[in-house]
Amino acid sequence: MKILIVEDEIGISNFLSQGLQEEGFTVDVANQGDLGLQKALTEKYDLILLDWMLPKLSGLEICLKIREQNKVVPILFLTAKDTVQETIEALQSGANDYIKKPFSFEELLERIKVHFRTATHSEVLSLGTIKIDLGKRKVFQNDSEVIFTQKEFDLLAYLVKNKGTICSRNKIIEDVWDIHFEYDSGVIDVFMNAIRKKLNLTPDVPLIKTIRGVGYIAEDNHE
Amino acid sequence: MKILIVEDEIGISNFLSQGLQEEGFTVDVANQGDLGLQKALTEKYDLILLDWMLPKLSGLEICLKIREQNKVVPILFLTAKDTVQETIEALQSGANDYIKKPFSFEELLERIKVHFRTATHSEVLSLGTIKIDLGKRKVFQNDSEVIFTQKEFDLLAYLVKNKGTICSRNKIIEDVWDIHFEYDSGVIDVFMNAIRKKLNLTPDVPLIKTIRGVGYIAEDNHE
DNA sequence: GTTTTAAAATGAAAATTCTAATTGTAGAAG
DNA sequence: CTTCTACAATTAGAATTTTCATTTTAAAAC
Repeated sequence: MKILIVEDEIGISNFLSQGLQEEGFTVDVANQGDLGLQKALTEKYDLILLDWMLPKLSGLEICLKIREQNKVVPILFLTAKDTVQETIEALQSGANDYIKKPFSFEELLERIKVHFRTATHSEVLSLGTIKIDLGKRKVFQNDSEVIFTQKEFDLLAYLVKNKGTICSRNKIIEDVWDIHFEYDSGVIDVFMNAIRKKLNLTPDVPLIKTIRGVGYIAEDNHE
Repeated sequence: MKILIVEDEIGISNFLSQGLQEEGFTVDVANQGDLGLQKALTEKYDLILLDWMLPKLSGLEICLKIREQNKVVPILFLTAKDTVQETIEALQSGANDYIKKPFSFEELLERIKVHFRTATHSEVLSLGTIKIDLGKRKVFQNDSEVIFTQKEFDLLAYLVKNKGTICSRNKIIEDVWDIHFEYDSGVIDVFMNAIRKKLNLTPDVPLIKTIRGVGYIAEDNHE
């Protein structure tokens, strides 16, 4: 993961650079706006941290120029506090996010990680002949797509991510529905029914088994 | 945060104990089942890690006895690999989760943290005269409740959590809707409309302002 | 100041998700 | 082996969420 920092205050850029490197990122620093723009356009980065106040070429201008070139790299602005108008301009110019100075390193790191969680989603899981594309959120059976709704997809993906381990109703409600208190309704059953129907899973094709009194489990081959 | 480990193998319990302490938890260890049960019933823990195979009193029996006493403390089982039947019994006996041996410490820690994220949710936010109870997921205005649906609540809570900072449409779609690709539809507008209606927010009561071309912002007093 | 344009607010219909009632089934108890 | 009981499957209907078309509003261009 490669990050570009465009920041003229050496103290700050050193601090950020060091901290991010310790977290395992590859870091590149530009202490001047024009230099930063050049790097942004020629090299490939996974994220750009852009200071708002830069001597030669302002962060806003850099951001606009990058977007003109149709670059989609995520840009995160570092802006001075209380400049509401500026942050508006920043976001309008195509920035993905902004963080107010002064910020803690922890805060920044959290924001950065969120942006990466996003990108890392493209994985394809499988269950028997079924393929589940987490990035595109699509399900395929024998290479033809089966249309799933949001929640149906979430539930199926969850079971297959935990292939081979039993998923209790409690865990499912917590992890898929994000409900963190005692809760009991037929939702899970209803969606399970829908999923099995769409995938033609009869008891003879037990890719998703019911564990009576507990929950469900997804398994490739019956044991 | 206080964790009880019930595990007869000293090597494992030491390893876990030390690791968890380094993570900032208070840890108590019982090397025998009966001792573990006694501690579980007399002391107050935030989580119990229970080994399945214990010499005197098995983990299953301990779990059942704890639940008999109506204790609701989360119980996480450590079970040997491939004992499907056992994990079923465990979950049926009232365990909240289980993890297969051998497991990495990271894995265990992740699971533990999930259980705690749950409990730490009870916070009350405010925006002007509006109160938002994150734990109960309820909204109050002048001490009388205003009924919100799931998504309405999520969106309002998100804006208020970020009170004072602009939330771009992109960020909202990512963080509230969990959609991590380019997406554009009127959903946000529709929900914003619903929220403002329910809270009688007219342009004269600008607790939630529209930032044209960018998104929205929640603010206590207009500046 | 008027016109033009683009974005936001609104309303209504379509789709999804959830609730709740009914039917079916596996395991326990007799 | 039969009956009973509790849980799961299924279904239909209600509520929520989303899409889409229309109206309104704000900012930009003239």
